[in-house]
Amino acid sequence: MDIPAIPDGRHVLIAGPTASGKSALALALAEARGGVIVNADALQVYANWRILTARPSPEDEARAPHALYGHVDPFVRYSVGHWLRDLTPLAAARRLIVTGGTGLYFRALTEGLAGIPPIPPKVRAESEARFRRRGLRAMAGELDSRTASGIDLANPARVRRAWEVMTATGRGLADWRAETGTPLLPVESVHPIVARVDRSWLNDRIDRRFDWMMENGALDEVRANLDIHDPELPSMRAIGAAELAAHLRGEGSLEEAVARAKTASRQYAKRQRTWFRGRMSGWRPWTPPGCP
RNA sequence: GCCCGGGUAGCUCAGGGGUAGAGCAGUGGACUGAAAAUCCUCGUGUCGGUGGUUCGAUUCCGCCCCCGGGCA
Repeated sequence: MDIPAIPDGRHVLIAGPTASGKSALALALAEARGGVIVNADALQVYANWRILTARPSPEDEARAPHALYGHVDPFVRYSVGHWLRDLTPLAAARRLIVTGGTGLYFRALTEGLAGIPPIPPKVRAESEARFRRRGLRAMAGELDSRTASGIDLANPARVRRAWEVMTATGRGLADWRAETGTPLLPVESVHPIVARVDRSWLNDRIDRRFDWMMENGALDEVRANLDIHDPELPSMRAIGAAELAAHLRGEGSLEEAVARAKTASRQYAKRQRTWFRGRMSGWRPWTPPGCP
């Protein structure tokens, strides 16, 4: 593979949709130019998934230093904040090759994250109950106008988050965001790369990669996680987990489960493309080998 | 061969004399602590073919073709 020239000492950011081959680029860069490969994928952080999330193999990890892969217990409700805090000390020591597909993580890294304290579990539970009893509109109505005009009021995840911040801290989400500090790695200070891929080329790779996962123990991995009954846990959102678990519980054939997981992956890749197109247009485009 | 039931959007199907609509899939988009999440937008397709009835047929009638099931 052609290894892009990168300015000495600069951190490298590699964003790309799932299955685009960005990990191979990261590995090649790390071997040729040095640096730690740092995960920027929300699901690859969990210890219980390796095959299903296409985490780097032990062989890959032996070729170059890796960080923030599989370091989180599946019962932990990990989030961008945790990730940014985990990454921060690494940036001082050596060149980072931050690689992944979670747009939000890259945004927090390059644009900063508001310093909102963690929401107590009690408030989360309250928000859950209120959402069920009174509904979305009622909760949206309780937000301060500045916050309300800045978020998607049709989106329960957004409204509930804003409500939780308001309830837990007594301040509106918009206020907190207005005070967002300087980012750890502004885009201008790094070498940002974004994978640009042909849609059908990627869809085909997604299918083949899932088949590969099935041949390499994905089902066993899901079976080993069946006792984690909480589908609300972020770690349980790995694509394929719910689908394969349903089959293991006797709901539907394996074929159906695989087909649904592949579809979910394609939909995920589409969302990633939208994010990258819209917010990483200034990043250096990279076309994976073999991609038209 | 006969009898029933079907043939409508990529798929599953609803509808019905004034040229058609849902779910899924797909598209485009949003997204500062669930982000592999969450949410918003977008529906013309010889209504199997062909003749007929009618001002008008995808809708009714005849014939033909195809797919199920049943009887021979």
